[in-house]
Amino acid sequence: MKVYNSLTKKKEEFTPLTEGKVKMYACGITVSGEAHIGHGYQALIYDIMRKYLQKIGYDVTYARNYTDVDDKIIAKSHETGIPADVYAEKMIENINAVMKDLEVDDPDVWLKATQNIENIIDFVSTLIEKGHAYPTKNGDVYFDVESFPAYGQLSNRNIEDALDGVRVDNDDEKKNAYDFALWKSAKAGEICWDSPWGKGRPGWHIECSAMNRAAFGDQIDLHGGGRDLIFPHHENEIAQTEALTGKRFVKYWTHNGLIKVNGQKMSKSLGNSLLLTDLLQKYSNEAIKFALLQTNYRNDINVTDTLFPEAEKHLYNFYTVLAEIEGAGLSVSEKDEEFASKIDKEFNDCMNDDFNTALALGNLFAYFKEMKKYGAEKDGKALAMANQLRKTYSILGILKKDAKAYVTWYDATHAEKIPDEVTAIAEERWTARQQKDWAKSDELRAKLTELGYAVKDSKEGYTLSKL
RNA sequence: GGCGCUAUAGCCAAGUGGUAAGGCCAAGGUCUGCAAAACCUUUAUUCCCCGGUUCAAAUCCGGGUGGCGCCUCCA
Repeated sequence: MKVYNSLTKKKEEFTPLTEGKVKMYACGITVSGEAHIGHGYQALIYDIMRKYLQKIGYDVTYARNYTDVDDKIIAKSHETGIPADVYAEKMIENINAVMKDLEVDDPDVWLKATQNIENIIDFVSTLIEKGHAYPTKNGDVYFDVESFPAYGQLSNRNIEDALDGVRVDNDDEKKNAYDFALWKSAKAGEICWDSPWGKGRPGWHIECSAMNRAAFGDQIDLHGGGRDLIFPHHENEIAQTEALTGKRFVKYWTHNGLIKVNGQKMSKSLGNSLLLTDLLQKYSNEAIKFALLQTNYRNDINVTDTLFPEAEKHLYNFYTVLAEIEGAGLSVSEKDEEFASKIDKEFNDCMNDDFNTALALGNLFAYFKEMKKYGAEKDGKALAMANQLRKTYSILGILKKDAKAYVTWYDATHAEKIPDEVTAIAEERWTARQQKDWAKSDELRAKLTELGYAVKDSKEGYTLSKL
């Protein structure tokens, strides 16, 4: 099993710190708004990593956090008049529900910043004791970047570079511009907790360090998050934890690519997010997942108009085949099962190379072609393959639906509402066809085309669809 | 300006030394009165450009160019 490590910028053989056990953590969502497709993508990727590692025999503990207190949440609270903690809790429920609709599973451990205040305060206190952090008169606490010479190892920045782009905020008491807040003093009316430095709340970066430590101890195997978190978030996590423990914090750093819309990243500041709730109204959850997994998790995905509809169409074709084969009353022999097990082996070959879901999905087309052929021959291999495909690919969150139900759903949602006028012409044309009046038939078809409808004939009748 | 990622057919995309998966689109064929669907077949002598290493490079190295991301909040 090879995993690309963002820290070394190489694919490395995956060997966990403790044999057979994997501790993994993925940075979750700051709950200041609804979940967008990028959040869904990230949750999906790490859910798949977890499931695959389990599949190949690891005892995996997967933790994920919700950042439920930050500037944006406080701003929303002021905007809406809803207390910050209530607002955050509502958003969490909201997001959990959407993820459930997407059918991405929960981690083993959910962590929340507000439930780890004690851990965070302890962490910060120890950093101060060890000379890696300092409080200011205002009641803020900053990490002293200069005290941690390894700073910049993940993002390949050195302190001078870091300084280069840093925004200068003169009104605080930071020793250096690139020092970052571990604890922020509360302004009047803001949600806050008591601390040795006065009332305040944790900075963003420290929660992940503190919660990780609380959940797993000093070291973990795999840490994930969006690529946009490399700097400063993950860089700061490393600084905090390693300054405290003196040990290598994370063995494998992984970062998923970002979802772009019209070539641009979705971001809070641009307000161009594709919300999961909206997408799930238009597409099946499997179509969304299929579309996202067609690209390696490390690459960005540019969402185009055809991305999801194409994926939906693929699934429709797949489920149509599955429905036929599963309804054909075939029996599966041991030999058939043995034959179909190649699917699972080939899947593992793909996934063992840094979770190559794109390749695994690509294989699907050949399998379905083969299955169709066996299905036509009433060969038990067809059903064996169907069973194996469902089992194997459930890790990617696809092929989990009842085939007939999906096909029915697809047909229903893609059925056009045909105006009576159009139906009348089509009926007239059908009569002409019965009488083999091809000239009239073609004439009427031209008329239908003009009205924007395509007609397809079969022996039993015709179907109309919008052009 | 610094750092990182990336560049593969009309489009999406896999592929880290052995001679270009897969999908969409398109074309041809079978079928059909003709179409559509379905099925079969075809579609990159070539992987942004220029050098280099090698028996061999899309893949490694050096240098360019373009796109994107991060250096504010961000998955």
